[in-house]
Amino acid sequence: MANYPNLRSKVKELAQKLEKVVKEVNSLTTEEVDRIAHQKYAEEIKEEKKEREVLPDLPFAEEGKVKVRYPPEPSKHPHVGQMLSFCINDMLAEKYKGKRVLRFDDTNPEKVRAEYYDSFREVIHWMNLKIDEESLASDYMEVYYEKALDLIKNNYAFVCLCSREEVTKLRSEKKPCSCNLEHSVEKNTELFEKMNAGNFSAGEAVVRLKGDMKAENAALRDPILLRISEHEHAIQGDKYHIWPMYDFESPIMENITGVTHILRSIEFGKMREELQSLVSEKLGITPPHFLEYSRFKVIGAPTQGRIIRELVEEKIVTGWDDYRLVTYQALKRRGIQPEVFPKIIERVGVTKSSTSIDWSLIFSINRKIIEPKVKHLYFVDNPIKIDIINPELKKIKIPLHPYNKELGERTIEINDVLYLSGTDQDLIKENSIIRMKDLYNIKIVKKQSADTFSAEIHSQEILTDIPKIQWVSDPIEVEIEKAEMLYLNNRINKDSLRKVQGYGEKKLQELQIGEIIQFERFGYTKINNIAEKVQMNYIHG
RNA sequence: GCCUCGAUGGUGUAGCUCGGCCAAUCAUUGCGGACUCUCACUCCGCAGACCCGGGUUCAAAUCCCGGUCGAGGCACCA
Repeated sequence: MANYPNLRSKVKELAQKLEKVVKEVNSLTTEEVDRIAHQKYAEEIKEEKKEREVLPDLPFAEEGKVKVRYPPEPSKHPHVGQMLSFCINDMLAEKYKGKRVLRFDDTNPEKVRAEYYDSFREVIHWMNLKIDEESLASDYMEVYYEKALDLIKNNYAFVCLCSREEVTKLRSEKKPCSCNLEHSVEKNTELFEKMNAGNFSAGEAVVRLKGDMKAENAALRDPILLRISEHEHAIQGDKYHIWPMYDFESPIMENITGVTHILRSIEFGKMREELQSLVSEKLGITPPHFLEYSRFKVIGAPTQGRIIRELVEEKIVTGWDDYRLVTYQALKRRGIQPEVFPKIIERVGVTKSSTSIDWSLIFSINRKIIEPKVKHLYFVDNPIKIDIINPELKKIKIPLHPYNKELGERTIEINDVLYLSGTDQDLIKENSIIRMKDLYNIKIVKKQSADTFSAEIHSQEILTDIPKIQWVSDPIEVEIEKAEMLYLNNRINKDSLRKVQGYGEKKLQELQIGEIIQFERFGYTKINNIAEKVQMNYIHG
């Protein structure tokens, strides 16, 4: 109807005709309909099957000419929000066959720390994202000074000597300060040189843009461009006193590196975008195109760097790599695969409405990635001891994966004691017959104590109607650290990190540290240490 | 408080630009079934949603008005 607007006036007539046709079609069988549809409309059906586009179209984007950026501030370890953000940028660059620049926004010497630079380089490498070039914003200090001086000389900027309180007050009153009104270009130039020479201390002088004190957008009311910081910088040392603000540094860096599109989450806001565009304008450079999307949250986990840092400092979590966190270190250590992240983006999309990612989505994607390639072994927690009264001492071989034969098999020594899982205790009752998976059937004879039973080998063949459970013979001790959601109902879940003790197969000792395996009917786990005891962590079910 | 965005099943999304193809997509979750000597993987099926109130229209998830709720911003942080 939308395609044929001239028919709109004849709706009623059409409705009658349509009804007739519908009756005819309904009288056909499904097979007939399918057949006819495929004959007549093969083209259309094909078209409809096209994939939905998860990535937005970039404004003014030309294939091969797009350049995006990963702009971390090296003041903390990367977390899932930044990882997904890097991913979006990488995917969009891929879509337009463009380039990516890694740019460290390290212009706040108070926050920047050397160790975090490598942390970001590492995460990008780990995620297999491409980088065409790398730059440090703090390497361009002379450029900011030069540009600031240009602005001052063009009377677009001034040096302000007001106190922080005064600045705030006049901003809210929408009134310019006397520094703006009274300082001549010469005076501003002189003051700037003094700032540069170290004649002012922090808080005494700032460079401000002559914006618009009456602007609705408060960010435009004579914004501060540069300020003094006496902190030593992690990379640049104590060479500089004046440091640019983000809104000044960013447009300049984007211009220098030739970034065409900025994709970032909404916390930067429209106000910033307007301000940065204004700064660009005064500088005589063209601003890039902006596109924003919502922040990503993970249900039950803190996603703000600041909060994570607090939790680490207050020792509520064990560190940045605590399994309950969604930092790079934690996700990697837990066993989440790098391929998961683009798939998350494909699933949740790039939208402006607030996006909460459920752990179950992460687990589901991860499980599908690891399942075909990880070994399957048996593990029993809270073991129950079974004494076999008519033992068959032998060695048996069991495949390490139900369908991936390349993983080979393991050999298990069977003797007169088996261990079963405490979670299966309901099945272990006198006279019940249970299948030991891949081994034989046992019949429980007698309960000796709470966790010890005697049993006899009942038969060898697979019986259909009895439970089939995992077991361990010739055991090795295993300890598994298991993380649950750190936040439950907005409260810290104190019991969210537990240890599970049990027995595993000797085969574990031959495996690699870091290897992921599936303990059947228990979950996926990762090996962290092998000694007398095997230490592992639970990834997900 | 001010400003900007947003609101579709338990969760996340598609559809909204240009009203009819939407008794609403896909995924996750839950339940059932097939396969399997696992509660994994794979496959099949079922369950479950258009924030509220008005208006425009033959027809509203879609357009208009008014609410409500949520997110983000309002630094000499990025």
